[in-house]
Amino acid sequence: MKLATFNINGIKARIEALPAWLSEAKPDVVCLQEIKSVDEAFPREVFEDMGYRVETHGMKSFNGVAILSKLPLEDVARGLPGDDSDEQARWIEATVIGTRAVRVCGLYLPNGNPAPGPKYDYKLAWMARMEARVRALLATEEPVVFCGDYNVIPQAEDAAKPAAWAEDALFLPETRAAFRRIVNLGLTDAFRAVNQNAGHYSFWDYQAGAWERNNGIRIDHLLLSPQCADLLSDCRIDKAVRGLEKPSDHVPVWIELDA
DNA sequence: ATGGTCGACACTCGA
Repeated sequence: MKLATFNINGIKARIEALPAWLSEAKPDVVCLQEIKSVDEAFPREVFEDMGYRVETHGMKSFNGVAILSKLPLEDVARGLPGDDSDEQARWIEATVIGTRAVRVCGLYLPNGNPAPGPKYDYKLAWMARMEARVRALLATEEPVVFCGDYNVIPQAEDAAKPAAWAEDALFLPETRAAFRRIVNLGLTDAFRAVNQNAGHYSFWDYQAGAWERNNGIRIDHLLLSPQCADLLSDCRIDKAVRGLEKPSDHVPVWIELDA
């Protein structure tokens, strides 16, 4: 099973680039972030015609997540538990039925800037809710993937210029500590399990020639439960996608599972 | 040090 995460920064803007990447990379499952679309406006037929089931959890203008899958999906759930007043569309779950059943959680973690402030408070509260959801799913002792745009730079080696991010919500010590609390529940960072080298990024800002200077950060992650990590055979970042026509500011990251 | 780019939408906000 090839499973990818991809922050597309708007489905309408990526209506050519996303199908092109799907045709080339042929993932079985893709978690999308920042679809920036309500469910009714998502162009599901484009992907259904390519053999994908389509499950969306969108909202007007901002955020929004989705799962595309060539494999059957069961028990689709929308929204991160823990705050009924939270109306932001940032979490979707489904069980993918391959040779093994894998619970897949697609997430778009809040950016949190400017920090400090209410947006940063929301980020930290959201991460606490995610920690609770991870605990609950780990208790099932089934293969689970938590993938998406975490808006977290885990370590200095995950940024070309870490000093530039010192005051940023993506790299503040409190952000990284909250991320570690989640990982330390027993999750495996799939990319780091396969590649321990610095200098691998998943996001390059549109501004200031960040791509041309390779001024990137690694913020798109696939975290695996122990039972899922046992199935991991590969993890790669499709860096070249950033250099194609009309790219997102993020690139796809994918894993191969024996499932 | 500063300003720089996109996407969605309707003018400015979010990233």
